Amino acid sequence: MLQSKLFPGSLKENPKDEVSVSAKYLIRAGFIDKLMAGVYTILPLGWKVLHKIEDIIREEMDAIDGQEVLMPSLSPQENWRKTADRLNKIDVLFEARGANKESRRRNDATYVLSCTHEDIITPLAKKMKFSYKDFPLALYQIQAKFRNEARAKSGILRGREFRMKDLYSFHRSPEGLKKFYEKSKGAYANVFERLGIGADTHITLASGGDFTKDYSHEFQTECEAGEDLVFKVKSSGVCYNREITPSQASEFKVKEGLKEMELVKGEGVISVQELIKFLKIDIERTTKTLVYETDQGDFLLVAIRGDYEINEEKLCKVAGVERIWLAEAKKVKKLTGAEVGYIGVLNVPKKVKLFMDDSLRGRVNFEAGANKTNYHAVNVNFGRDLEEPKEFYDIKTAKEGDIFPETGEKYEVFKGSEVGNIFPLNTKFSEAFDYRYTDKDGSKKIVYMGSYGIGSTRAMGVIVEKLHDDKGIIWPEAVAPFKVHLISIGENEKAQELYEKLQTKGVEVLFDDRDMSPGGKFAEADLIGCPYRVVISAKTLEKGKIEVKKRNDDKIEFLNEEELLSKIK
RNA sequence: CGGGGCAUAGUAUAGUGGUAGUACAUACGCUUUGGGAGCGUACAGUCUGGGUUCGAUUCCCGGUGCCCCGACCA
Repeated sequence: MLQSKLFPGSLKENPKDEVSVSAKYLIRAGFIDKLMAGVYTILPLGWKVLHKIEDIIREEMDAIDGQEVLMPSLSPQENWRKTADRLNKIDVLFEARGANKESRRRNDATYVLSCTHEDIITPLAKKMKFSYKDFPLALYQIQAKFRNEARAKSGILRGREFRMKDLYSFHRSPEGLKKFYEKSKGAYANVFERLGIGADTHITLASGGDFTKDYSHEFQTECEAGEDLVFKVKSSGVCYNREITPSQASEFKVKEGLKEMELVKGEGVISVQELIKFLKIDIERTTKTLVYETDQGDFLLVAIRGDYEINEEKLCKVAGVERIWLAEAKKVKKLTGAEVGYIGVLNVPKKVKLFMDDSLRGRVNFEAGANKTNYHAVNVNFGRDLEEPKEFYDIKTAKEGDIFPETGEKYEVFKGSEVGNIFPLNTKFSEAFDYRYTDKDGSKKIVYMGSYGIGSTRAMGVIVEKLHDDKGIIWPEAVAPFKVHLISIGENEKAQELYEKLQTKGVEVLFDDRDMSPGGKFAEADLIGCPYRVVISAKTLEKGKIEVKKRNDDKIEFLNEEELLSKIK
């Protein structure tokens, strides 16, 4: 490729609105262009890289017997109603319909812009594969996905439209699913290894979300621009996504005798932050108490140390319910006799179920709401002022400094960007679409499914986040837009000749044939980040050699043409 | 969803109730060629709807969009 012909060709100003390194470099170097928040055009350089990333993904999916298909982005609402009304439950779902009167006059249907394809592929498979001989079956596609993210940010790390590989597997039994699921982990590890981010990508246990009660597995690449917090158990290497990290609170121990409990009037003092200023105590002494209502019609009184937040998903599990929500102020008052803000673990009404987080364990002289409006109790102690519960629960959102309960070691915490995610769907979607196969003995049996995603555009961003220096991107060879960036300084035929020779050999070359100062060419080559920089100038011609430098190495070599051609294949 | 900021040329920005300036980019010419070259010439701009006003890019109100922080995020 002649750089003089490359679109867009010249550099953009540094986009100062962008915060993430990947967005800055990719935009400035002309790999992507922003249309609007979370929506990007992939330009020729970027498309070359994305192709390579996706081809690597294809090879690895093919290796586990995936067959590539391409499903539509537009889909009928009907499919999304069948699966437990995902049409109304998925809060990032987009719809598409005629944009104007005339268009709607012709066809007034409303479609879904797919954010994932379980709801499309399950009926597709059901239509065609229903004998036990047909399984296992794995289908995948690489395609644009649409998600109405509350906040798109960090360039292509989190977009509203993005490309993703999604594979769906179908099995006769849980064992079959399990076997394939484990195989997919290996395929994913290969993908990230080949993309050059393998060492920093950790398989991480995460919530199955709506999909499944089991854990799902995320592939989290350690990276500052990442949006997830990952907790790693050092001794075993096991990683947890923050949302499900089992956590034991960091200890808060003070050596002091039990003090007299007293009620302190603090009108309008409600939040923990106000409370610690008002009472002049450590935040760890405070107690946050909330009342939840459950789908079973129960009320839960939930207490946690002031420096923690409640994790509602954990709470659901502990309480054995599907759904909870904060009870309305009116109901709270009726139940506890106190306004929201003054409820607490003292004088708990009989009707509520009490759940105390383990962060409350072992504290002395702590603060707690008194279930009396405008009053807070201080120097509260278990055993004297209230009964110590038989059991403390883990219902908090983990935070830095927390301890892995099983071994007592402190977690290593890092930010991660989720480049892949795999889900054991089990029978969620096959039940919804009544997808059964006929077994050997003629009986009908339910199909087991898994789904497996890799965000290819996000992966491209993450590669840049990991592999760059202050001058620009350092692409791994496997995904670099070109292997060689050939630069001619001054006009010379030799460069043109070498360009043609390399091309004939099948080496991908970006040839900077522009009339520009050497400094400018070098700076741009560093920014674009091809693995090899080859320079031909009056200086090298004099020596009868060709200058070669690797992007990730400061060493400059002078080779003759033969040496060069055998070095770069 | 809450809080904050912004919208002027292709890009980045300055400024003004009456005539909008600079840099980069682009085009042309001359010079220049090992770490973002120089000189000259040319081209090119006030997000949108309404209001106030003789007159609005500027002031006021709405809309749209963008950025940041937080919440959320299968």
